[in-house]
Amino acid sequence: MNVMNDSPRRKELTRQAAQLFVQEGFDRTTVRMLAQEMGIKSGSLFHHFRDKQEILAAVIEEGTENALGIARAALDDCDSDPASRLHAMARAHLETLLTDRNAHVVALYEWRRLDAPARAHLSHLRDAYEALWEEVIDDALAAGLIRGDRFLVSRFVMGALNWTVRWYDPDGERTPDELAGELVAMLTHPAG
Amino acid sequence: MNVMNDSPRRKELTRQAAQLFVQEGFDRTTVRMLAQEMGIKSGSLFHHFRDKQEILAAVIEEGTENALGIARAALDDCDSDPASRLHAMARAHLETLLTDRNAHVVALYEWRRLDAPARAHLSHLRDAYEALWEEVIDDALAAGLIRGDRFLVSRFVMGALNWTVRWYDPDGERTPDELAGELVAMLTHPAG
DNA sequence: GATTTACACTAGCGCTTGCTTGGTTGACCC
DNA sequence: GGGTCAACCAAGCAAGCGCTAGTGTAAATC
Repeated sequence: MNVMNDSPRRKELTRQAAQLFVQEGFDRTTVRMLAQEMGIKSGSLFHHFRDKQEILAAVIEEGTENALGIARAALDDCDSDPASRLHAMARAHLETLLTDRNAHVVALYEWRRLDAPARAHLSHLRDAYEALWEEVIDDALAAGLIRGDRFLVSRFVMGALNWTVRWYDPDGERTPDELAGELVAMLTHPAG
Repeated sequence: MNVMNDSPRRKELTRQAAQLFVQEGFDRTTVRMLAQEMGIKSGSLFHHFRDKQEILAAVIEEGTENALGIARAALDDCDSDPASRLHAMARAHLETLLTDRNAHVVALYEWRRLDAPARAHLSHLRDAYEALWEEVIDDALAAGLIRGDRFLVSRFVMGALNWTVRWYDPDGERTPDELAGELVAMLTHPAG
């Protein structure tokens, strides 16, 4: 029972678990389904993870870390004006759906299935991601690029973006960059 | 086995089921939990519903019908200019969280758990609700009140609003009317 | 007064669930 | 060449699952 290692094998199993969690939902995914997807027997699964909950925690941890990493890189790479930063964050969010869709979707929609200890541990990661957003939105508000209440605007924007997992097809015609542009255009006002 | 009646008793049971589905999720809610919440034994439950699936369908049907009714009434009661209609729709959406939160939340987040026949039957209701939104957004676009792609704007707005179930407290300080105002202010542009 | 209906009960069947146990395999190591 | 170790397997346990069968009963209907 390798409780808390991050062997490459475990990473790969986590990736496959994410896929099933998205397809079926966490509760409907049985350990036997997971094992079959991984090409092992159900008992062997518990050599890598303490229990089913820990698999979910591993998936969500990876999804959130990935999103955080992409967002930070995007902010580092873009111009420092509020409009560019807003665009960069939106694009980064959509790009996570491209590079690691499954884990990100699980992080969004199966959060409630985490038990209390796992939730406590992972909420720091999540807070860090949301903090990035609030900072960018604060700057945009201060620059008069968008208008409204700080709290509400960030909630509305996060909602619009998180909802994209229900309809956005990353292999479709619109690139994350284009889509981010549309969102920013909708939000911002021409005469700052 | 009253397969398709809508007795007051069944209505009340449906309401209680919605509460549990929100708290625990559909898959984690057992028929025994449902029965206990309803004050009966688990076997008696199947006098009112054919199976567990039918309980979910009943909850979602009621939630969507409620949202549709409130939205239609709001459109009938408001001024006919695009801004008023947009505001009315947003307010109506938030008011459903006030009058029938549980059923509405279940309709949003447990849709995938419906089996194929139930989904086919209920998707008409859902389409009717979304059609109202698209009509209102079309008018707002035509009037130059908001800008952007028709498809994308409606998805973004629906996302922002549907996300409210995760943070909005209808008993809190902000009324649905105020919140709808903030959303419209964020979206619309002063000089049409 | 007899029959039907609506609603509830008890008891449990057949199956699946997450997880455990005890043991095997093959690669690597001093 | 004995020891270690991660990785896996076969078998199955205890609990819980959705659901059914058969029965009781009070009120409504004939």
